[in-house]
Amino acid sequence: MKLRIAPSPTGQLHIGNVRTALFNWLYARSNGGSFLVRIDDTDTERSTDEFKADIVNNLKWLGLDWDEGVDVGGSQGDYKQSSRFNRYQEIAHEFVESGLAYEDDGAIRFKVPKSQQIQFNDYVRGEMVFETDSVEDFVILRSDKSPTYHLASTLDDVDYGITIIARGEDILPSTPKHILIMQALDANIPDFCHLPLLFGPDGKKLSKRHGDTSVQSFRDKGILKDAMFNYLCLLGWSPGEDLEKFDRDLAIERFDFKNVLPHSAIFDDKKLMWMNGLYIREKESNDFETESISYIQNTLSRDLFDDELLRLNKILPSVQERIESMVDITEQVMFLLDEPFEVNSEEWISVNSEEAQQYLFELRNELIAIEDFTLSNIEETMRSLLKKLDLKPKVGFQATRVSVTGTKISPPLFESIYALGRETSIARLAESIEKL
RNA sequence: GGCCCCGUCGUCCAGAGGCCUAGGACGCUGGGUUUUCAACCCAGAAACGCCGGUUCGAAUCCGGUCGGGGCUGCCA
Repeated sequence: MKLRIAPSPTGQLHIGNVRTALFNWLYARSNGGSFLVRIDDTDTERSTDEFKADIVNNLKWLGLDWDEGVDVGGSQGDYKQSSRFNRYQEIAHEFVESGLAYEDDGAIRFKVPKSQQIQFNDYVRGEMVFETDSVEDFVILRSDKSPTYHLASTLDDVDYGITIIARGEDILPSTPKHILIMQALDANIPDFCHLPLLFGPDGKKLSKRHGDTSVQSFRDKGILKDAMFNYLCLLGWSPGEDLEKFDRDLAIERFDFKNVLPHSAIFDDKKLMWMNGLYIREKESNDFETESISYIQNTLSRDLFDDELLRLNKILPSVQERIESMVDITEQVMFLLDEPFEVNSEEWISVNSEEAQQYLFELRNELIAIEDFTLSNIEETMRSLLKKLDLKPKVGFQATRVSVTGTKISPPLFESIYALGRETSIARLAESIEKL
């Protein structure tokens, strides 16, 4: 059993392609089959090495691996169609010689027989029947001698010994053409599986007009690979038992093309985000810290200093509980990085008051006086000061929050102060005192 | 237009003739917790497109209809 995917390097790997790749991979891994990745670059105008690299890179990022093909090698050369033009031309001319195809305006067209039926079994759609009368003669070799998709892809599948072709439903109407070519080649006809498409929120095939749907863009947005993997599985398939969160092994164990739903699914990035949050929260705190630092450095375009790392180390556990995406980290911890600090003046006005001023003033003195600047001492101090002045938590705490973190929205207050350290906290309080 | 595919809450998924006064999840609304934002907990609104048929019985089978989508290129 051998499956494949054949992306075209005419753009970045997008979410629809990678879902097809994922299902192929799952089926192969689940049935002991092998998985091949080839590059369909007959469109030499639009194909680039950068896109090819993006595809390979992002497939790997998701955790998909393949046994044969581009990047890993195998017995069939470099697995790029651009390297096989001779082979396609040879076959096209053989077809002409045997009367199966004919020249037309410099191109070569495959002659579709009349009044025949093409039948095949599709794993998700069942028995399919097409009338050849509804299929036009189609070009297999362009006038510039380059092959079209129909010839190149079909010949590759035959030459590489693919036994199951699972691809997007958009090529279901082309399948009769491919079977005709296979018959002309006297090849074994593989099994077919036409997977439903992924749609945008408007219910149309996912494409550029839905914004950037590349896998890379989701990585850039801070989506974790396990969350992406898990979410993608859920689009058109389910492991049963209303199970939504599961790992690779479970997916491999239960996956089958036969229970992939036949209808298209709309890609919902809200649910992806929610699931991403789940995966962030379940990360080992060390892994989370490492990954966070890399995202922060990326956003800041600089390395972090040692004392910044120390401060981060104290706040990250709280941050891990409240973000949905890794890129949200930077703004959460910005107040304790060595970056320009500024209090949001509008928010300051909304929390400032005479009572708040009094609280801030006394808090500053008490923080100076604390013997051990520990989390519990900070909390203890702040709470008892609240009692002493007979203030509501909201009055004292929110003013402190804005003063120290610059905004009303921040990680937990005591942790924030603890992470920021005594000196800076006191300095920031001083700044706010008597500030209109 | 022609050929083809598809049709359960707004969205994703469960449901393979009686377990369905249709279940789970995201999102949404309300509540709880709470020093903010989240997270977390509880509750709620929300769907079998429609019409026929088969059957004692249909979300599940059949036909039609309507609706959505794909293809219709010397793109893939």
